[in-house]
Amino acid sequence: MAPSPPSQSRFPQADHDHRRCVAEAVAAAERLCTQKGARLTALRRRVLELVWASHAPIGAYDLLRLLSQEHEGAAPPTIYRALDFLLEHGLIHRIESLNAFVGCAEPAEAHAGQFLICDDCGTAAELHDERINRAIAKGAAELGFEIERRTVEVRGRCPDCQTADSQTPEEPDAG
Amino acid sequence: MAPSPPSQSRFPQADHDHRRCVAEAVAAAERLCTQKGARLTALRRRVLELVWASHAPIGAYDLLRLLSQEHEGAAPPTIYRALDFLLEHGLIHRIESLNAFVGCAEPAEAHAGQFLICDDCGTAAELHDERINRAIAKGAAELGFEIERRTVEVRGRCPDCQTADSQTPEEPDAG
DNA sequence: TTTTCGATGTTATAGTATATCGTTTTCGGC
DNA sequence: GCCGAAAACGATATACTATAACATCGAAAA
Repeated sequence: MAPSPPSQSRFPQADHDHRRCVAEAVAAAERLCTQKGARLTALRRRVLELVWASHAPIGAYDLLRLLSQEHEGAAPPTIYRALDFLLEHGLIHRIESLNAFVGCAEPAEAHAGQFLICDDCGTAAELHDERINRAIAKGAAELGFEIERRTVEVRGRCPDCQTADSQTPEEPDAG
Repeated sequence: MAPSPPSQSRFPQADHDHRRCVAEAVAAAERLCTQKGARLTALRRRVLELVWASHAPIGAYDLLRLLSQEHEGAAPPTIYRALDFLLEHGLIHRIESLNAFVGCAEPAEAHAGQFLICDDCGTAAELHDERINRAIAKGAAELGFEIERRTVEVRGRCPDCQTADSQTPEEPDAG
């Protein structure tokens, strides 16, 4: 069992073009929804953009504040309904341990994501590591448990923040 | 790496003596706290009993309702402070995906529990499966991520409820 | 066109968690 | 035993997260 390469699941590079990565995610979502006959309305698309625009998982009420700036009358149900739609179609994930939401890195693929969440900068890297899934499947099978959904959320420090800390004592920044 | 036996981590048997299992858990907590110099006050002990008294993970406000029946003036902070103490000393776990708490089956042992949670009856089985931990450790190491805490919560159906369903269409019952 | 149904608007409320400050209790040192 | 510091607890208020319920609007099917 040689260690497989990290593949596309990783922490975002500090210098990457985030506007472009948002645009690509939204475009991918459009394609998926068209293909499935799901209605990615203007409101839902905008919420998806806002989720992606935040590098770190973002809370429903933070999204609401952002949406309210441009969408008069936005209320909690406005956001939650959009989030429900996006979750249902695998376009975002919910991070249980943060009560927050993050764009799904591979919406076309298997959707039970695993997350590495940095407690310093707040960013979350999504994995789809089959070794973890297999280990969980074995543990469950030994107890006769039938799996429906998995939640794997690992907290700690991303490579960048480990480096940063060894240079300067910094404070958290969820930019 | 032979599959390790399920050991003591499993779903509670329907016929087990639950009063006794609560008593044992509390006694173990007493011993641990004495040993560590932690103050398991009457209030904290009572909250621990209430957590254990529920087979399924139980929410803070449900605990508050129970505690209020015998403890005038109990308020949210009363419960949350007790829960914080119990969490801090590894006597209970928080189930992130349920916003609920459950007694730790092995408070003296390693602390990152893994849970199999039945969506039908609500019970949670705690695992300490090293294969899962190793798989997560590998996935994290490959991205240079430094692990601090793990959350592994698997939802599905326990053996009893699989059996029950094949006999009669039942409805959820969280006891 | 009409019907229907999904999406959204709007108001209210439920559920979860913490801030703050004052009082009481506990514990170590004298 | 008394005192001072620290921990625990009481009490009130408030923040944060999520859903219920019902009205209205608009797009797609009949």
